[in-house]
Amino acid sequence: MGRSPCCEKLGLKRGPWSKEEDDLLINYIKKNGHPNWRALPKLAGLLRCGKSCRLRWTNYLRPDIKRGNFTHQEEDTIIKLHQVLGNSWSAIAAKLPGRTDNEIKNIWHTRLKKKRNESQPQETPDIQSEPESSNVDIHLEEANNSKDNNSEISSPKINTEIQQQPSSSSSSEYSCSNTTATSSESRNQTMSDNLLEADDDIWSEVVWAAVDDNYRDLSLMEDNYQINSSFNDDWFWDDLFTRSNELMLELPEL
DNA sequence: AATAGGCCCAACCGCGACGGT
DNA sequence: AACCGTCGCGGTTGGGCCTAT
Repeated sequence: MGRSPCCEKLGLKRGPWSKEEDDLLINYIKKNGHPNWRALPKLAGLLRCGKSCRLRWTNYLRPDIKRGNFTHQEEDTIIKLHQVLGNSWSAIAAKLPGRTDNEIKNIWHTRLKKKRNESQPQETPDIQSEPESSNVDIHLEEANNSKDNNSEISSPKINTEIQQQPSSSSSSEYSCSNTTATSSESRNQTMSDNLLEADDDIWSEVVWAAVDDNYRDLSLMEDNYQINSSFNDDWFWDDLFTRSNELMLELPEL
């Protein structure tokens, strides 16, 4: 038994917004901001739930939203970011000023997923699908999206499962692939196969550069240090993603 | 002209995270 | 520590529009 929908209360309106409702919401937020979405509709004179107001504002009414079709450049950027970040739409949106996560999610499901699959036939399975074999299993759990992290790509938390140890410090010497997470982990992202597929583009370079850096660091450790165990440690992957995200943030706007 | 099917996108749902008490 | 309220996120839905037949 799930919780009841937030708008189920009698008298609260649902569905498409009217021009009058939009105006009420815009005017109220312009004057007062939105310190409390829950209380906002009542104060603004709207017969909506706070959640509905927040969605309408963040996905449609916000003044910094860029309307109109996505450019080819934007589409390519989304595809590349998706290879790295998976379904973290908010993180992808953070790299595309003026675009909302909802918009990006929509365009991904309607156009880009198909486009991506057409350009990489059979070679790059859908991010949700199970690969054939793996040397390193990476489970990207819930991205660490935090409230104070609006403009940055968050660091996903990672669990790892090592099956083969790399034989040298070169990234080409070790391979990794992903496995599908369990059913309760529908939001998990996997990336390694896709990164390998995208080996020639800048995004994979960014991540593999971070892998190399981490691996170099590890190589300098004591002789008897077991590299395998460090791959199994969360800190290794956390640091890897911190580094890759930092590098991405340093790139010029695409 | 009618209609079936696909596409598109705004909006809703449910869950987890987080902060306050 | 436990509970509660709020927020933000990703997944999903529903209806309007477009296109092919």
